[in-house]
Amino acid sequence: MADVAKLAGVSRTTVSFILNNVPDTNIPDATRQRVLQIARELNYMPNVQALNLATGKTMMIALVVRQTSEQMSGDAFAGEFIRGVTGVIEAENYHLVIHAAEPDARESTYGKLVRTHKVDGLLISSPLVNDQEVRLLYREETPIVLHGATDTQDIPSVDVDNRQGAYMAVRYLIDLGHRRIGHISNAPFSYASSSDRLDGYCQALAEAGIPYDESLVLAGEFTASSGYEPMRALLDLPNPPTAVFVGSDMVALGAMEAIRSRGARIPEDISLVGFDDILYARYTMPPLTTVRIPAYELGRSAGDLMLKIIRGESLPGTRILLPTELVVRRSTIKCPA
Amino acid sequence: MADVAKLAGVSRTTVSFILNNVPDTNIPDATRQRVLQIARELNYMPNVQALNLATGKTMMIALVVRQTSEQMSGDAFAGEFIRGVTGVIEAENYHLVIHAAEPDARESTYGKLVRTHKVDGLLISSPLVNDQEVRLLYREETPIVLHGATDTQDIPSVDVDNRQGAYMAVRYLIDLGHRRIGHISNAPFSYASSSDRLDGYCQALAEAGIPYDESLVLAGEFTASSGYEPMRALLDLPNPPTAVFVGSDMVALGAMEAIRSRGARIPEDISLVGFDDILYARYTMPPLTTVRIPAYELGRSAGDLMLKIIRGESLPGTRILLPTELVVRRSTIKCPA
DNA sequence: TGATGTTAGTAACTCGCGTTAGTAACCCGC
DNA sequence: GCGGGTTACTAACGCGAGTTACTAACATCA
Repeated sequence: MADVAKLAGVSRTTVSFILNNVPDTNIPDATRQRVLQIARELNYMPNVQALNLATGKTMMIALVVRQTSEQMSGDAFAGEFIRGVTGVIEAENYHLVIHAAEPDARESTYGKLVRTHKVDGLLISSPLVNDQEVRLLYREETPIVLHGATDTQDIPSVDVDNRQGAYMAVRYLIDLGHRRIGHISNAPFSYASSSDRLDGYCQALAEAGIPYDESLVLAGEFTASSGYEPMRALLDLPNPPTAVFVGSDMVALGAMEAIRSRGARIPEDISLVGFDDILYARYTMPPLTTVRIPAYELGRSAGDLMLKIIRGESLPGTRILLPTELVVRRSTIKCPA
Repeated sequence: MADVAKLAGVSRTTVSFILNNVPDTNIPDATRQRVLQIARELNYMPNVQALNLATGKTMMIALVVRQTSEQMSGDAFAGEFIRGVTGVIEAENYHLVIHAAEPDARESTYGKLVRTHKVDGLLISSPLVNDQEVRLLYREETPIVLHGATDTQDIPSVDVDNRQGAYMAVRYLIDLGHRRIGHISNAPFSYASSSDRLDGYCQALAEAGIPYDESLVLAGEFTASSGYEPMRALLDLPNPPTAVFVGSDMVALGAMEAIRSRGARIPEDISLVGFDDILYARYTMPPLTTVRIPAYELGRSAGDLMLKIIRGESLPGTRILLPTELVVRRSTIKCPA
């Protein structure tokens, strides 16, 4: 910048004014053009570090993700979510920093990110239900957006409407005539996503006047293999279900294997609905009916909310719930009379 | 830092010396302990922006990825790769910035990242084969690591050994007695990964004295659906292959559907080998024999190489080729006599 | 006693920018 | 020809660190 100033025969201040389009500085057009021209010739690019130091902003937002890949991988969710976030924030010149939080670390590593002024805001994916650090940072007025939920209601968050998704899935099975409907969750019920989906399941049953049978409800744990045993248990029941709503496509993969291992057919003997609509769902045998999560849109919403918070436009307590979509394929069929 | 200095009754310089463990500064232990104690009490954390400005380093590395998700999604590759990179660089206090490059943009957006001192180095995933910007940045001594290859040999890069992987897969089919082996590529042959895999295919055939038959070689294009038509074309041949090596598991998914649509059986009528070992490969029917890509290790290697370059330890022209592994499942069988 | 170290620091500069307060030169009207 | 307003700038400070060059006070030795 000093170079530009020298060549243009003006002070650095003037150059700064011109390049930043500062209003109320009466600079004649001739000078302005000359400075801009020289800046272009020198291919001047501001040093963002100095800029950050002067303005106090970093133009960086961190995405804090869990180290364990089990929740992440298995589908393209993370990738799509990230694309959604970057799509929104890069348009406003922000950048995304990926930070792998170690789940077992005693002290949070991400608080440091904002306290050392490395990033302006924190996007936290699936925080622990009562993360003290998150609450503390929020009270310190750190811009935070959660993907998922905590027990502190007023922290802004973004999530998919798990209850509605599950409700739709089970409601669909009921409409097909099924009355005995099992459920294998995506994760232990201590996870919010898991218990919300269970709520949706219960709500659909209740509306149809079907009593809740706890022997039909079992927990999966993220992976395909975790769906195998629960499904076999359901099949071994004296009065097995004619349909099962599985809270995750990955878990459903294991469930399908269990059904096959018993020599039962999908959907003739048992209808199956998954959740997530992973890429592979359309290639299972038969293709899996499932609930689609809008990962890309979720990322966009999260990024958008973050920008609003940083600009001070957002109200506390904002929670954005994105609707899911039922994707009917061939793993579901009318309940045989 | 000034606060710490004031409370300790010393100058800011002294505090800086102590906190940074600067050698050859004879500071008595009493003073040292007092300053450290006060810093701890005040929970002092350095402002990294100021630090960056002073040192000229940003401690940030950008991962430049393509906007199109076709190459990324479909498997957990991106996620695993990112985990590998962050695992290595965060240990040295570096952070990862994700930058979505727009493939159609005329001028590169990532050159700016380093020219404005936003990041210290560039990790570029699957660059275009003759990206001028990359070459220019490299000549400007920007630390760059490529994932994939370009035509400029001396830019450090990391990749999986595509040729060796393909060779192993085809060699395995030959060892099973197959002589008529088809190939459907993962992508158009203008992609380096694709032509390298074709090379491996050819090499295995040549070694076994099997003549190359170009009617057996067709191109896929990333997606599952792109594998459907080529496979049908192979099946429709007057003398169809007894085995097919597909350069991508996703593409193989479409191929499997094509085989089923013709009423043929896998592996009895046709053996199939994929590439990538995506998560679903073990859940196809039958489970797919494939070539595993070590995505996490690839990320670690890339991060490691980047750190070495930044430290000035790396030699130009470094290219790290990671070996693949053949994962035998049930989609391959001995060639029926 | 005076020269020479050594100890324990500190003042002041730098990094590259934003920003505030101020000024010199010119113009206008009376 | 003098006060007041406008035009076209600039000097200087601050952001929060790292870093260099210097000093004042004391100790040691010939």
